[in-house]
Amino acid sequence: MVRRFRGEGVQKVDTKGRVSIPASYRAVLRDGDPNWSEGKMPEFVIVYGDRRRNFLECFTVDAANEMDERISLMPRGSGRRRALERLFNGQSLSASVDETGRIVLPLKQRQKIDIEDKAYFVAMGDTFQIWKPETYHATEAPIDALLDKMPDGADIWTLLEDDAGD
Amino acid sequence: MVRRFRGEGVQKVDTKGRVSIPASYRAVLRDGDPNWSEGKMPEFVIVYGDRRRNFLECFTVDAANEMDERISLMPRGSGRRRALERLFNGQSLSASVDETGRIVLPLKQRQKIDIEDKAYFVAMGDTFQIWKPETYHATEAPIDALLDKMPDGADIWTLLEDDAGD
DNA sequence: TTGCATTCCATGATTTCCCATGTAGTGTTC
DNA sequence: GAACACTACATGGGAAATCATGGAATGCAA
Repeated sequence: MVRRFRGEGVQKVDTKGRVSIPASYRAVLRDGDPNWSEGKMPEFVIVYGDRRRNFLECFTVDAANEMDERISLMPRGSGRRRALERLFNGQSLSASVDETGRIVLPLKQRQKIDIEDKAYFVAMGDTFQIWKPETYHATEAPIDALLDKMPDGADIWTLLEDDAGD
Repeated sequence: MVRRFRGEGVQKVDTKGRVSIPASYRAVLRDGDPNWSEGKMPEFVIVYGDRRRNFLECFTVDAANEMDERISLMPRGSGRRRALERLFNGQSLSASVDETGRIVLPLKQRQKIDIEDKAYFVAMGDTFQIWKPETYHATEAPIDALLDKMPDGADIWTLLEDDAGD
């Protein structure tokens, strides 16, 4: 079992686009990088995806390879495959963590998700996402609504049940 | 059958956020950590959840993996799944017990449940919870009320019966 | 040489690690 | 069964390492 990303929080982005990767993520990135070796710093893949997406999705090298694998199993030349190739291979870039634990987020990607000087990191299991803090918090509303709909005192894990409704 | 947590009690929290994990829980954590090996100390997952939760829920690694599994079986992109992913992956952190049997509760989590210098541990079967002692005791009132309602001398396990009311 | 990106130091704040101590128990010995 | 040695726990304190972040210096390209 591969280690999973956990936790969320803000990190500063300086004028050069440098951002610290949360320390706890770094260990996972290391484990998920087959090319990593003692003393080196891990790499990973940032997918910025289509224009509708307002966050960046980050994959460990292993997870990215797995995605490539799955895409390569799709019917060659199919529309879906082409779209995925374009999104996953084209609209992505690989990043490497430096000795101080930071990466540089190129201007283009920062503009895409409208980041100025702060980035919100959210773990999503085998990937993590980078958001503009405000954008992220806006997406919390539907979730809050869902939780508010729950009977008072109900355990949040009842959401796992099939009959819990959407 | 996996070993279960049992017992409850207070532990001190020092200024650095260090708390002793009740010794009886440690064996369960060890058994529930597939990565554990002789000489190492067990890890586990602390879920702090959304804003309305006022306690921390702790899962063994096995239990956490099982949760991840269940979440991953839910329809991708559904509201419920998104909510659970955020709660379980985002609002959580992994902790590892040190040689003296303690973990560090980061300031953020301590503040969340309003802990100062004491933490109340309560076993809940395959998970355990950490509360601010006062908060926990406040939740006991409804239980006391229920017991008070019972006929004098009635065995508490009659609560197991379906027709016991409430 | 002006602008941009990549490296290389600098520093305050945390967090981790290592060692120390007090106190229950447990069991042992005489 | 009273005094003693041992061990497991809970807890504290300080040193050392790590983290997040800023700024200067260096290299490169147009």
